[in-house]
Amino acid sequence: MKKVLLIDGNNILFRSYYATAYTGNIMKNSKGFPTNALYGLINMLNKIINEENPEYVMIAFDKGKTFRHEKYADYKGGRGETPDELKLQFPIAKQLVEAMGFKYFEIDNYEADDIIGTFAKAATLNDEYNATIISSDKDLLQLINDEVEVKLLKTNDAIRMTREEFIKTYGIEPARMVDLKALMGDASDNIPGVSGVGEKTALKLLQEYGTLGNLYNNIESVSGKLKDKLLTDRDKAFMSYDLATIYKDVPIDTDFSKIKYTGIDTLRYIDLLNDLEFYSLIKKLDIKENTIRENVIDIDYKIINDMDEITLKDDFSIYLELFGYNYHRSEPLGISIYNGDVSYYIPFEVLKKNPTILNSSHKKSTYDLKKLIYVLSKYNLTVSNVDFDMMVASYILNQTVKDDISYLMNNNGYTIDFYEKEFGSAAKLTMPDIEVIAKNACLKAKFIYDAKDEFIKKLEEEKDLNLFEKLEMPLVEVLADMEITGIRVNRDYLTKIGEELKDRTDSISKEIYAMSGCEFNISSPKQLGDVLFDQLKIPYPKRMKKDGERNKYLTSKEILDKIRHYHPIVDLVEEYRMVTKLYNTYIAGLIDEIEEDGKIHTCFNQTLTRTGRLSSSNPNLQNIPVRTEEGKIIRKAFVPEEDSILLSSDYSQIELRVFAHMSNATNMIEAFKHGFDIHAKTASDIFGVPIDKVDSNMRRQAKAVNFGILYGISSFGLSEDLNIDIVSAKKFIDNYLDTFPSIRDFMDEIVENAHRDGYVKTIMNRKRIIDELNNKNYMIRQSGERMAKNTPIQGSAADILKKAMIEIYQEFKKRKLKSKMLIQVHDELVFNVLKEEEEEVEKIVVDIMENTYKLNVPLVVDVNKGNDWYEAK
DNA sequence: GCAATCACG
DNA sequence: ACGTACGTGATTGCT
Repeated sequence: MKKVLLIDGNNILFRSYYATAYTGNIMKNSKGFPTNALYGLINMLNKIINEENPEYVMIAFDKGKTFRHEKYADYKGGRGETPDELKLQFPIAKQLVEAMGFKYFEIDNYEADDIIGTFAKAATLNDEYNATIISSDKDLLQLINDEVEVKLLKTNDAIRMTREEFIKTYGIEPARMVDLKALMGDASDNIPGVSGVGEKTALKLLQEYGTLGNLYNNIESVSGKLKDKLLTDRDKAFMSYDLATIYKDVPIDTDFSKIKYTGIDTLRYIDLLNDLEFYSLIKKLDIKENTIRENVIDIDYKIINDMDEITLKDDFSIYLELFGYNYHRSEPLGISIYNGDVSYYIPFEVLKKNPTILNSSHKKSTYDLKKLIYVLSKYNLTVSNVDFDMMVASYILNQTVKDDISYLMNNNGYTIDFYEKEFGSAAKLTMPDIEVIAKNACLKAKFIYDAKDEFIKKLEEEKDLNLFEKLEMPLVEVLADMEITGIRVNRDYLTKIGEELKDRTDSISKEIYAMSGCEFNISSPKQLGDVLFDQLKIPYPKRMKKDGERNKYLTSKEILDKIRHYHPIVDLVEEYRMVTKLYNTYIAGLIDEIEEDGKIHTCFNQTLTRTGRLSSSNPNLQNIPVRTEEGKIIRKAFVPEEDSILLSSDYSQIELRVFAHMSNATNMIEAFKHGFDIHAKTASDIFGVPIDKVDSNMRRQAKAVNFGILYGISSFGLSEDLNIDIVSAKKFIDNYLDTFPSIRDFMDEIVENAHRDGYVKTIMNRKRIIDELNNKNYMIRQSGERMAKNTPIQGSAADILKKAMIEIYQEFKKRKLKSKMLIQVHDELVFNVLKEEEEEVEKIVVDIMENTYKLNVPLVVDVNKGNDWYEAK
């Protein structure tokens, strides 16, 4: 017996679309083409193939208005128009299923159901074949018989409906499904049925009379009102019967040999996936070796064994290939270069013997210059005259930048394996053949070289060339230097603190187990929630999460704080959380990252955040504890070099100052100019009291509003923060905005411009495109407006600190100072300062930070110094 | 691989 | 009626 799959293509596309579309945030590729339904379709088809392993597959789609509409104008009348974002995906879906090796059918004036019905009938009549229908549409159940089953798709799984199963569930033959609908109707297709008859009554009638026809033939034996109802709607019932009947004689060739599943057409499939930008799916494919494509960008390259083989006359691009994902720890394999004419792959061993090319006078371009500088530095090598980093350029042009250049290439006309495909996942790296490495590396160099001009042109068009050349490019070298320098860490101190924390963890755990009467994993929010709220019966202070969610209870600090007075266990849990957090993240985590030189070398990510800030990882040195004393002691582990101290310089209120400047808020500007306590001054203004009558509570509230303003305040957010009701919070905000009308105007204008332009920008013309502003979902649009309000502030502050960093770095260099910039934490810089340079460095740092960018308020910098980061804070 | 939690500005 | 302040990264538990 051969199995035929009959797949309801329409149904799967609709389901996939609505499965994610309700958020209003529909998945699209970078060209704005919606792709969510297609992604669901592919996953569903792959799943079906895995589960069913079919030999014959047919996929059916609707086409045109059906004959049912002619009979009954209101057929499917209750349904809204298919959204454009779904309609667009249908043609691609058909290309996709073909590329995946399936035959599909669409016949004018017939629905997918009818095509499936026709094939199901053919399978019924043919002894050699059995059919399995795949859909979530229960209408198709009427096609079930001994040769035809339906795999009924549910949200997470599927039910296999055979004839036996159907009868067990409904108590009637599958074919009587039609009679059932004739009586009860179907709201979703706007089939009327008999009014007043629902599923229960209809099933009872059919169990008694068998069919619709037989029921009406014996209508006299039905009693009472039901009989009247049936008689009144007799015509409707029979029309409904017609509408609900799936047509089984669509003029179509049902020769099963013609729907044999042929397997995937790899090249065509990959092309489609590339257009859709479904890279994760491409990565999963097993690409056969002999899939040769036409029109691929190819390259002639040469693997170099001796640097004397190279003579370069022109500017060139350079790409460094590593073996591994973390450039701080991975081995270099070699570099590729391309100059518009020839391309070379130079194994790193060869380069090391004669690296002069790296410091030639030629202008060079690359992708991820910081990586290049860092890796070379490990071999005491340098590179100079690099004026173009494509990774930085694409970041400024609002691309989502990946470490792997292949993503960018595949979006720009190239076809190249992703790093993960070429070298394997981080878990199991494999070394490809040198020819493969060389060729791909040379293609990467070619791409950088060839696309450079276009990137520069785009930067010019966006008026971002200055941001690129004067800010982000010079910053690369600064950050590279900070990463290379690293910060000294006292490992013994961390180990000592770690042991204390471990002991505390053990004793806290014991106490918690004793109190709760059972041993459980305190780190599991699920288990903790059960213990606190079910076992110990502590009342849950918030609305419960909906059923079906993974966790019934939230156990965040916010919740725990509200219930601490119910049971002493709560304080212990909070202490447990704090202690394990400190140990896991800041003791064990940091010790793991100490390199052989006794230092931590974090990675500063320059092309990641949407606002222009940096981020730090492996480890993150931008979130070392400071707010609590118990956490802050971690900072004692960060220490200076010999004969040095640590110096920390941080901007006072930089974001509020930037905000005062941009919004031209007079009161705020004056307050900053006079050096007032800004939150106290704000309190004085909004409460209408003299500044010396502002108490700590008024100041606290004013501070919360000031911060709220930076984030795109909402009354709910403020009420949560201040623990007041939403109405008071709203009054608060209104009063604030009435007191400072220019702030309201400024906020309104930002949002208005953002809606008009689709982006917002910082003082240095860094742009952030905010797609959320066009979203159909109100919440997402609101969130877009908050981004619009916050990004110019956060981003401008980031611009200013970046500019200061560059100038400080260059000034140190100019004066041949040995002191070094080590860390940046958004508004703070940390330096290792030689004792004999202390005075000079402090002056340079403060002077540059305060004066690098002229706002209409002063920028103020505070300096702290000490023998570790704890003292210098 | 994602959700929950918590560390920072 | 909805569900809610901006930007990050690391760890753990669980599917």
